[in-house]
Amino acid sequence: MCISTESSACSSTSASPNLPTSPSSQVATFRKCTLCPRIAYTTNYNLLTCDACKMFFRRIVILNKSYTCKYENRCRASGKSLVIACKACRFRQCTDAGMMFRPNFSEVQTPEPSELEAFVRNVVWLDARRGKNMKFKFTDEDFSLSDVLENRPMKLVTRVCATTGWLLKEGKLL
Amino acid sequence: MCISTESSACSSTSASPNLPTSPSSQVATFRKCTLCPRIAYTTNYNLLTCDACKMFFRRIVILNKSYTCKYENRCRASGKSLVIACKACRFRQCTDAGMMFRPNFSEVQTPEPSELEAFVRNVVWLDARRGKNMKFKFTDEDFSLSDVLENRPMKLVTRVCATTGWLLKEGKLL
DNA sequence: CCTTAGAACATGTTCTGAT
DNA sequence: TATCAGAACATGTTCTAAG
Ligand SMILES: [Zn+2]
Ligand SMILES: [Zn+2]
Ligand SMILES: [Zn+2]
Ligand SMILES: [Zn+2]
Repeated sequence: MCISTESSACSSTSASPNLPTSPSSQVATFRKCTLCPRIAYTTNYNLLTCDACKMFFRRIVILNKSYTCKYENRCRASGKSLVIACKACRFRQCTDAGMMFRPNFSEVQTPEPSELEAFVRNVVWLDARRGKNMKFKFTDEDFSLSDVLENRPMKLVTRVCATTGWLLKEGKLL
Repeated sequence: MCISTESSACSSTSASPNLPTSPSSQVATFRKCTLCPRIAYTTNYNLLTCDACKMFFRRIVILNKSYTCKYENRCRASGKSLVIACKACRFRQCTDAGMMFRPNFSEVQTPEPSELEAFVRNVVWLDARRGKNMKFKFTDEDFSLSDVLENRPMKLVTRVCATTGWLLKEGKLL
């Protein structure tokens, strides 16, 4: 087998599912993800992991989500699944293994669900008002959404890509 | 085994990866997807398929995409992958098996890449103009984006959900 | 009730840019 | 050049609602 938890060099061409293949041609070197059977190309958030595990961990942190295990907090990858189905246990596996990620804007505390809803409503309302006012009256009032969008929490969908200036979809909601 | 291409009743609880499990408790009935090893619960686009194959097919049609096989148009599902990695061959497998889907708005011909770009630029420009004008002058001019968004091709990202009125993400780009 | 198209949500893979 | 966070893209799963 070509998998190694250590730094021993292994080879692979480019099997789409990032699973190890038989060493046919010497191309890229890799090791095994600390958390699942997939290939790990680099260290992610302080732990050698595959990209799937990286993104799973990242999204939960960014979106500031939390899950509760329905069982005994001992869920395992079952059947043909490569990872733990229970999000709570899968995430705990990440942190237990040493993954860590503290976004800059982490001081932004968790908005309550009601706050999030309020935020969305605010945007919708502001946009609606802008639409009305710009048709019927002249005003200097600032109708831009910057006030609301300013220091918005990462969990919201409406983030603007720093490079492209386009809206991102990671934050859901769209 | 509990898989059957016919209508014989099988059972499953709720294994996350839609793969058949051993018949433990009699709950739901299912058959095998015509195109892959997954479970098929219903007919989709005229063929008994799983939801993954359904969405794969749907998206290509909706987005009006086309792919070309880099090999001999004989690609197969390899290794641990459940489906054909080559999109061209996987899609052809769908149509060959009888899947069919002709959206209402199909008369909307394929916009050239340049047209697509132009569309995006139009929206951006219109939005920018609206932002400026509503600050400095009074006008009856319609600054809504409806003109542009009107009969827009499905392949564009900016579709509005008929029910929620929110932007959808299926169309990519956003 | 069924069936199933489509939306919504979740996850996985690849690309890009900064360092 | 190598690393890796983050964006962008692609795919898979679940939910909703119309008929
Ligand atoms: Zn992993
Ligand atoms: Zn658990
Ligand atoms: Zn299938
Ligand atoms: Zn092919």
